[in-house]
Formats: sequence, C-alpha cells, structure tokens
Amino acid sequence: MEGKSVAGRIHDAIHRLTAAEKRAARGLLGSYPTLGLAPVAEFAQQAGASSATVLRFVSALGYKSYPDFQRALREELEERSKSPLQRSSTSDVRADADAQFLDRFVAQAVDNLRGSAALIPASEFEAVCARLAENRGACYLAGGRFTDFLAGYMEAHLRVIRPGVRRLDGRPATRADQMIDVKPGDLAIIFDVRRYDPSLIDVATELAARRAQIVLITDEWMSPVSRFAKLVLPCRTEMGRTWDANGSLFTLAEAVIARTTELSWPTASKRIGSIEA
Amino acid sequence: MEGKSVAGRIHDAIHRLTAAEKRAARGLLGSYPTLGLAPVAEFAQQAGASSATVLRFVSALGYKSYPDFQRALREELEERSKSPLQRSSTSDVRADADAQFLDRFVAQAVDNLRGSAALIPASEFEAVCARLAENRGACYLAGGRFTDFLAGYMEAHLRVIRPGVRRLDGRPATRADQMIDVKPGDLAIIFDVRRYDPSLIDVATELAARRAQIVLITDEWMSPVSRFAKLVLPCRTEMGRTWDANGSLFTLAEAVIARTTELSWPTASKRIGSIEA
DNA sequence: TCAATGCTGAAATCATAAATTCAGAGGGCC
DNA sequence: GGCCCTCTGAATTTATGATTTCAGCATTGA
Repeated sequence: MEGKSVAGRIHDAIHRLTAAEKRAARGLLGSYPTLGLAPVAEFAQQAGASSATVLRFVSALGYKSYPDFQRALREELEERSKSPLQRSSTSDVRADADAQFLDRFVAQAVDNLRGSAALIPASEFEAVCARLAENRGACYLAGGRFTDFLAGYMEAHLRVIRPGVRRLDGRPATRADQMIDVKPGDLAIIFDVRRYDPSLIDVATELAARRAQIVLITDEWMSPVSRFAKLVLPCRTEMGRTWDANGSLFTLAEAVIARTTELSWPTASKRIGSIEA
Repeated sequence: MEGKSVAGRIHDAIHRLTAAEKRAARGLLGSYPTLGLAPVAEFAQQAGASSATVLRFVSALGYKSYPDFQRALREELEERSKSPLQRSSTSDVRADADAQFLDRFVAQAVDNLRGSAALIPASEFEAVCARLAENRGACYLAGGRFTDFLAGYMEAHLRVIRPGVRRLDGRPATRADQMIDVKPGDLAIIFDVRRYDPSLIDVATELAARRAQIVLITDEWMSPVSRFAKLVLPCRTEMGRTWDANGSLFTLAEAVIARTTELSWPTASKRIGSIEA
C-alpha cells in the first residue's frame, strides 16, 4: 500500500467510494495530477463536490491528511520527470541490449545535454563568457579527482585566447605558492561534481578570502563550493543508477570557450595568429 | 509579461536577483516545477535559503503572492499535459541570437553525438570494451595537444577498474623510457583529432614496432595514426566552419569506460571496493 | 408511507502556512 | 581599512486553508 501511485490507489479504492467521492476521484483523474495540487476548496469546486467530501476522499485513499496526499503527488511528479528513460536493470533481451549499449548511452547523454541547456540561464552563461572575454586580471582553473582534466582542457584552450591563465593543481603542498598572486577581481573557474572534493572547498575558501570571483561548473546536486561562487553553471550528469557522466560539463566547457573566443575575437585573433607562427 | 512561463520569467529576471534569491531560482529550475508546488518552507529548505527569501524571489518574478505563483505553475503543468504532442522544450523564439548561443551549441553537439553513434559500428565498440575488460597486458594512453586531457580522463577511470594502466606523455625526451616496457599484445589507446599531432605518428610507429595493439579514437577525417590501428572509433566533431568540438570523443570515452566496467564487473568491483577503503 | 441509516455540505473551529518586520551580517566601495 | 548600504533569515503577526461538526436530506427497506 505504501509505495503505490495515487492513481493506482484510486483504482483500488473506487468501489468503496460514495457518489460524491467518486466525483472527486473522476475530477482528479480528469486533470491529473494538477487538480490534486490545488487547495481543497478549488479541488472541490472543480470536481463538483464540497471540501469535506474531498477530504473524506483523500482519507479513503489512505492518506492521513491533505498535505500528505499532496506530497505523494509531488513525489510522483518528480519521479516521472527525473527518469526520462526508465533505466531499470531488469534484464531485457540481453544480447540485444548489449548490441545497443552505445546507442542507449548516447541517448542518455543527449538527454543530459538538453537538460543542462534548460537548467542554465542564458544570462548566466553569457555573464561567464563576457567576464572571461574582458581579459581583466588573471584566470585560475581547478577541478576535482576526475574533473581536473576538464580544467586542464579548458586551460589549454583559454591560454590561446587570453593572457594570465593558470591552473591550480590539487597538491596541498604547493597550494600556498599558487595562491600567492591571486588578486581581488581575479577570476577562478572551478569544476566540482558529486563525491565533491573536500580540497576544493579549501581552495574556494582561500580564493574567496582573496576576493577572487568564482565561477562554478557543477552537477545538478550542486557542489558546496556554490556557497562561494558568484556564477554557477549546473549540468545534468545522471546516467542510470550507478554512473554519472561528465560529458555535459565537457560540452559546456567547450561552449564557454567557443563563445568567449567569439566575444574576444579582436584581441584573441592576434594571439592565435602569433601562436600559429 | 502576463503570458510568460515561470521558467521564462526566471531567465528574464535572474540577473536582477540577489545571491540567495538565485539559489532559490536554481533550486526551482533543478526540480521544475515540483519544488514550487511545495509549501514555502520546504522550497526554502531544499533550495538552501530562508522562507523570506523564497517569497522575495517569487515577488521578484512578478507574482503578487505565493499561491498566485503556484497557480501559474499548475496552469503551466495542466497546459503541458493537455497538448497532445509535447512540443519541443523551449518553445519561445528569442529575438536575441546571442541569448540562444548555448542552445544552438548544444543542438549541434547533440547532432555530433548521434552522428558518432551512427558512424561507429557496434561490433567495433564492443570489441574495444571487451579487449579492455580482458585485463591482459598493460594499457597505454596518449593524446595530442588538446586530446591529451581526454587520455588523462580515461586513464584516471581505467586505473580504477584494471591494473597496468599507464599514460604516455608527449615529451620526446621521455618517450624512450616510457616505451621500454611495451610488450607484444599490450593495448594502446590513442586520441588524435585534426591538426593531427605529428608526434603521435612517431608514438604509434614505435608502439606498432613493439607489436602493441592500437585503438584509435579520432574525428571523421581520420588521423593518419589509423594506418597503425587495429581498431578505430571515429566521431563527428564538426561545429560550423571554424571550430571542432571534442565533446563526442569525450562521451565516447565515457561510454567505453562504462561498458568496460560493466563487462569486467567481477574483477573491477573488488578493486573499486579496496580503493574506497 | 414511515422510520432508519448514512451521505452531504454549510458553517465553525483549528492548524498551518504565508507575509512582514527588524536586527545583525556581509559585501562592496572609496 | 573603515564606513555605508544592502541583503538575509529568525521571529512575529496575519491570513488562509484544512479539518471537524452537525443539521438536514436522500435513499432504502419494511
């Protein structure tokens, strides 16, 4: 009984319901789940019943209060939107599934990419690129255990288009040296995803103390570094139960690079020219 | 203003919001629209802000009360489920092309991902993963100027699931040392994309001479290293005229890692367990 | 037709959530 | 480095919505 969907409970219980309660049930199923998320009075009116009847209906479904019932609806809704493709481990045709591993993986990666684009406000993205294109002060990059390579990739590209790009490596011993030149208004880009790296908190704290502006690129669960960040670009990373993928962060990094290049073309083109030579 | 979606309003207003209000905005976008249907206190807690801040946030979006805001969310939800075919996500056509940069970039990246999946034969992909999961001999990784970070990323993951993983760095001086232990039947994964790195040809030549099996991950124009490769995984990278993106290579690398982990789970899980400890 | 039973919704009560206030913290700017 | 101004969240007040009560009405069976 506990783990059942609200709609499921209605179907189970509908025989036991009285006439007016059935109207409530029909109303809810008719615009599911929205009507149940409205206040009781509105639910009642839309369904052509009284508030009291709606409450009795909800109680008959086994919920101990109206808010409790609404919580169930919200959780159901959340569940649905969280997993766009139900990726259960239940064995389908195994050989077939194996053959399509790459396709399925890519489909999921595509979802993550699109989800990320929806999650990131355009103005936030623009602000990051514009700030990078200003060429004001230094620009530091850092990442965690795996995301450090993203920081490295981005550094390699940014070096081409602007001066003052530096990488902060993870070794505590060298951290003080690296931070020594950080000045107020400098920019720092930090990559951090789940199993958030504790050392990045230290780095961010130190950077914040030195008044650097922190840009955080993270996952949908939001690294604790966000506390120190001026700008945050969150990406979707979820791939099934066990594995998170950083592909969306990587593509976001590339988008930032591409856009920044575009914005700072007048100055960047000169640097690029002289590097080619 | 009246007819705008809540998400749209957030995107419009986000630059005017204060730090804590942005946390609220991100929280809502992160689990949209469910969080907004919860009581203020719950919204606040989930988003890491106070109730007061959430109320200010809602007011900043132009709603005259929290219930008013919730009604808007419900109507939106109702709207979406009513329309027979879910039309493509971001419906509003924005006049400002710049504001669309990220969307356009992501759309292109999605094309590349799908194109890559189409370009790579499933059997080729499976062969690479199966060979990696065998745990036979050593596994070397190398990349070019930018793709070296992909090699690094993959190395970091492969180290977790199998022994004998090494990275070949690009310095000619140390190359001889690194190659000294390469044995026939060892595996080498090389990343190389356009403006192909000449030094990788040398590396590949040397590896081939020592009878290593070379796996090449490259772009659609095919690195010259392919001449020495036993298996080739080509990806689409084209993004308009000036810029190639490596996001598809990155995701391919992640797919290989994920699949290899799956295939070698009996042995890999033990390693993972001991690393966690 | 007349009880008896139990469903229903209007109104009263109670609980909880929304809105407001304000003192203190934090950040930015000379 | 110090001042000022804005932002923030705890505490308080206000409002709204959930719950209960109960009188009346409908339905059913004798």
